[in-house]
Amino acid sequence: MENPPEDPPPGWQSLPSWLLTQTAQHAHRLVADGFSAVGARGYHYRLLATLEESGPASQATLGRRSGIHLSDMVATVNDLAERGLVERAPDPADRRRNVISLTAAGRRQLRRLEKRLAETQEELLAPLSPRERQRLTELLSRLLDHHNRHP
Amino acid sequence: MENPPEDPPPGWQSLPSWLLTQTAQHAHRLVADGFSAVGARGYHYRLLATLEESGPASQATLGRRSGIHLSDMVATVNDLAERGLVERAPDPADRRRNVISLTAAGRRQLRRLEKRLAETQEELLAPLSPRERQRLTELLSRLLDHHNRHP
DNA sequence: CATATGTCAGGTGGACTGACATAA
DNA sequence: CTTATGTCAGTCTACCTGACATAT
Repeated sequence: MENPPEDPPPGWQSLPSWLLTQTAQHAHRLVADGFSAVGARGYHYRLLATLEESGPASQATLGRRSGIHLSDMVATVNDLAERGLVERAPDPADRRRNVISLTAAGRRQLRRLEKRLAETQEELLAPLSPRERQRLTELLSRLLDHHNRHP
Repeated sequence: MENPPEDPPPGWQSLPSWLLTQTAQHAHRLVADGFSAVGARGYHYRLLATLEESGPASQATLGRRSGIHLSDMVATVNDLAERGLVERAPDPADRRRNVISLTAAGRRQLRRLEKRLAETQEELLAPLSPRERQRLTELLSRLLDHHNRHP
């Protein structure tokens, strides 16, 4: 009984990598829709949140903290600065650097984005019970942790 | 005791939507690396697999079955046809249609891609036990199902 | 007429690469 | 001389929009 009925090949639709990327695509769409309703994109939120979380810093430092590439940081800071959500000031101690800081308007926008984001989590996880949500979160955290550690 | 110590906001790094999209990004990178080692991309695999699974069909039908957009189907079929992995023949019964079918070389390429893909699943799920992998798969399936049904 | 099919041009968001000037 | 920073231009995959000619 070691070769039972013959395991049929899984079919790409049920592979974990497929389930993961497809579900993530739904998640991404939901998040992006929520953000765009307030005129923002993912990078905008990540930068604002990073700024509030760990304070003003140079673009390079913020890039490291938020996981946004240096080259994309430029455009992101431009976007937010144009709308007065963030301030770009030269660093007197190091003339290469810009010190980016959050404005009051930026903080207000961040509150709006957080609200949207919270609603999105609900929508995303709707079919799961609290217990299941917690299990999913735990499993994903373990996976993410592993792959961030082993590059 | 209704407002206990004050739940601090979760922090974007631990939101399910973040965990999901980030993990999916790792998965996507692993899959893409595996495919590109054989000179293919995601669309190539999906089209080849769909063709084997449900036989020759028009581009529109294949697009519906594989989830590849009509506009992207054109380029995908071009790519695969140039390398002789797929054949494009006019449909005598409906002169608008091309009937796409898998060649022997295409089937061989599909076998290679499936092999890569299987290795990738292992790499992706490395830190999880068989039991945990099954639970993750089940939770993701439920989520995907729900969001595919409620568009 | 309306619909279905294939094609092409283009845009998006997010991640990334390479080059470069400037400053430390 | 080497490194760090900011900027700019451009690539890539997957997804999507719109236009259009042709055929049903």
